[in-house]
This record gives sequence, structure tokens and C-alpha cells, in this order.
Amino acid sequence: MSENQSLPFDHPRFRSWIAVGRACQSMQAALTKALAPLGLKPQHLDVMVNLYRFEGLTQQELARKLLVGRSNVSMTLPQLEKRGLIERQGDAVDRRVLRLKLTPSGRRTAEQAMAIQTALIEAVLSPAPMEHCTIVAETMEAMVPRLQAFEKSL
Amino acid sequence: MSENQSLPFDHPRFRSWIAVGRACQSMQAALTKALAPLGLKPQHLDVMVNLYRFEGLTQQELARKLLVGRSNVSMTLPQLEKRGLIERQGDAVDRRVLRLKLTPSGRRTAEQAMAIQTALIEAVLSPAPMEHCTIVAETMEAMVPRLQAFEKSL
DNA sequence: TAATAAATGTTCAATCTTGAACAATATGGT
DNA sequence: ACCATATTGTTCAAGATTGAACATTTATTA
Repeated sequence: MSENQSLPFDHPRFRSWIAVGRACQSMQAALTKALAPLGLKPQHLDVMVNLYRFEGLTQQELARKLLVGRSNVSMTLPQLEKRGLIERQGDAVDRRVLRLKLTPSGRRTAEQAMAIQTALIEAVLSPAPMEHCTIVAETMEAMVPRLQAFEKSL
Repeated sequence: MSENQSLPFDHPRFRSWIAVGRACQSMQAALTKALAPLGLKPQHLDVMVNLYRFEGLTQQELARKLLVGRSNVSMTLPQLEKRGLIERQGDAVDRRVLRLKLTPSGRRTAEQAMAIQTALIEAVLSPAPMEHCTIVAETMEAMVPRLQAFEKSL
């Protein structure tokens, strides 16, 4: 059966994707270590970056941006809240939702964390020509809608 | 403080990397769903692909290839072993290690799973020109050694 | 050879993540 | 107004992942 089946290892797009996955995993590990001095994990940074850009997000909206379940957000946010990095306050109009925002302290911490992340990315990607980075970004961004279409088709 | 600090959102390499991370996360989710009919998860596929290519790996070697801890491998393999997909047998020379291989059934299952993964990658990446895929692969492969160097420097 | 160091796989507790079930609130149609 | 449906956030149990501690075996070195 395996004789005439073309194996994925020889498949150029397959190999491209494997490389992406490995790079992502390594980056996650490196970021975890780089953020440890701040007492943050990559998920916390993701949350704070989104609140930095989009103040007043609801938990649902945040979950969608993070590609993560609502329950995940519900379990993660109280940790950041207890540390005084974020605030949650109920919306007066829609009393189901909680509006999220960084505290001043959270804003400062977010800036430090983003600086760490940016330095890491810079250290690792700056040897690559800018046009290559652009191609990477375009290729990756084009994938997400196709992936969502694929998932719906299952 | 944030006034004169260049924010990462405007940073082209930063945005490239964010796109990579999101694509990776979406791909993981799609692959999880696509493999569900086989009763496999992405981690299981990763294990089997490596044993398909490199029969006789030890658990330590496998863990390094998967960028994962030894304990992870120790907890995952018994599941695949109970399902009759892999075999573990002690090495006669070095009696610390266990040599891993796919069973015939595991080999067939691996081929099915790789076909599913390849189809997914093809569905999602085939619209991208091949030269772009090559650039993506090269850029990502160049990152991994730099990331490992970065981690050691911490 | 003897003693110390290193490597391998296992176990365990702590943490993260997920999906399902649930209560509270909002929306839409009748 | 009323009822059915949807949405939001929470909770809980199950599974996955990690790092540290450990026993066994091998390698190194005095």
C-alpha cells in the first residue's frame, strides 16, 4: 500500500508546513523563558496585547481573537485581575457582558512584555530579508480563512 | 512612556510572526478535527510520523524531535501501545533505552493520518505559489537554531 | 577497580486547556 | 406581553503538558 503512495516527506508544501510548526513551537518555548522574569506566560501576553489595542473587549470577543474557548478566558482572567493588571466591569447596556481593560500597572507591564517579545522576534527574524518576511506574513494570513472554511466543511 | 516607544503593531516582522502564530493555531485546530475520525490527535500523529521515518528511535530521541519533554513521551506512548499502533522493546546493548517502532497496524494508520494531514496542507497552501512556500520553509528553518541560541543566552 | 557523574525512562503534583452543562440576560417572533 | 431561541460568562471533570524527584543503567575519571 505504501509503495505507490507519495509520502508526505517529499511533498514541498508539507515540508514547508512542518517547518512552520517547529518554528512556532520553538518560539513559544523561547518566549515562555523570556517572559518568566515578568511572571507572565505567553497566554497572558496575548491577552494583554489585545486589551492594549482594543480596550473594552468582552470576554467572548477576546476569546475569538485568541482562537480559544470562552472557558479558557474565564479561567485565565481572574489571575490577571488578582495581580491588578486588568479590570473587568459590567456593561450597563448588555448586562451579560464584562468589559475588559488594562489597569495603568497592566499597561506598563504590557509594554515591558511587548518589548521583550519584539526583541525576541527581531533577534530571530532580522537576518531574514524584509521581502521574505512580507511573503511569510501574506502566506500565513491567507491560510486562516481557508482553514476556517475547511473546518466548516468537516 | 508609551508615547515615544515604537509599538510592535507597526513593526513588520512582528506582524509577520503574529500571522505565523495564528496560522499555526488554526492549523492545529483543523488538524484535530480532521484526525478525530481516526481517533488520533495531532501529538499522536507527530509520534507516528517520526517512527514511520525513523524506526528504532529511543524515547529520548523522539522527545527531542518533537521538542517536548521526556515525561510527555512517557505518558503518551502507552496509549498508542495499548491500541496496538506501536511497540517498545528494550535495547540489548544499552539497557536503559526502549526502541520504538510502528506495528503493521500502526503503519497503516499512520499512512491514513498522513494522507489526511497532507490533504489539509494541500487544501490550505496550494493557492500559494511554490516559491513562496519555499521562502516560508527557509525562513522558518533558519529560525530554529537562532531560537535555541537565544534560549541558551538567557 | 572504585567512585563520581551523566543519561534514560517513570512517576507525581501542579498547571493549562477543552467541551459540556448551567444560570442569567437578551433577542425575535407570535 | 409571552414563549422559544441565542448569547454570555461560569463551573466542573477529563485530558494534556511540564518540571522535579527518583531508580536504573552507562560513562567518565581518579
